Amino acid sequence: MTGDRSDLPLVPDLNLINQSLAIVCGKWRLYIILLLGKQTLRYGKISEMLPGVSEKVLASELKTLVALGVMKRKAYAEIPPRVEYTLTKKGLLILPILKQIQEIGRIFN
Amino acid sequence: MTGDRSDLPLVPDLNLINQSLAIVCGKWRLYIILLLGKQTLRYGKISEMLPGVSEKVLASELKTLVALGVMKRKAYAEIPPRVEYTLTKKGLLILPILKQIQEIGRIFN
DNA sequence: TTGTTAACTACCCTATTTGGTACTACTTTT
DNA sequence: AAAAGTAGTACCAAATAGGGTAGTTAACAA
Repeated sequence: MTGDRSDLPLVPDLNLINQSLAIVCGKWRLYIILLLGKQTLRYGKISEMLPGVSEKVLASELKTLVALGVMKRKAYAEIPPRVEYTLTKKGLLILPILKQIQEIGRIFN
Repeated sequence: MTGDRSDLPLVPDLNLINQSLAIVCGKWRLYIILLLGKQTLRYGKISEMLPGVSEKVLASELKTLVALGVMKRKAYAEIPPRVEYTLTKKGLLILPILKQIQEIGRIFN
């Protein structure tokens, strides 16, 4: 869902909506965000809770979500490695909004 | 964003959220819905207002949105053809929810 | 007869997203 | 000396999304 569309007739606030969707759209985004909404989790645990994601995809999604500021990564200097992922304050604010997004689904049921 | 994930640990209401996103995610979906939110439009007019979409993609997006029940298609038996697209009642209900979705974008600004 | 017009479809191609899996690094355990 | 344990990365492949454009149709105008 990429590409430059900045020259389109301006529909007010379209950019904000697109930013929102850029955060939650993606096959696994929602799952990851919702899982972390309940607790801090280690990489391996997330992987376990989402049978079906490949390691490669999970790692890259986590990296993206951290870059977006949705979650933070805390690595402990241990062997074997231990890394914990937690929603940021901003990330936590997404949760109630997801409730609103549900409404669209409800309409079309 | 497809693929079977029905065997995942149940996060309540995940399915509804996914249904919602299935409606609004996509490079042009939002534009089309917002444009039709203001007025009924003919195919050619939508195409004109969205420089950048290919006919192929626009046609297929419209078809999908009609199938989803977001908008309806009215074809007149004329030559050359005339076809009008209008949001359904359900489709109209999406608009206020988009306002909520904006909030996520606002958080990450 | 030829050209126009509008809303597509058919066909093919590129780009982006997602998936699979072997490999790495470094300690502790066997 | 070999194996286990964790969080990845590298590299390649498959699937899905999106793009480009010629062709189709039927009536009417020139």
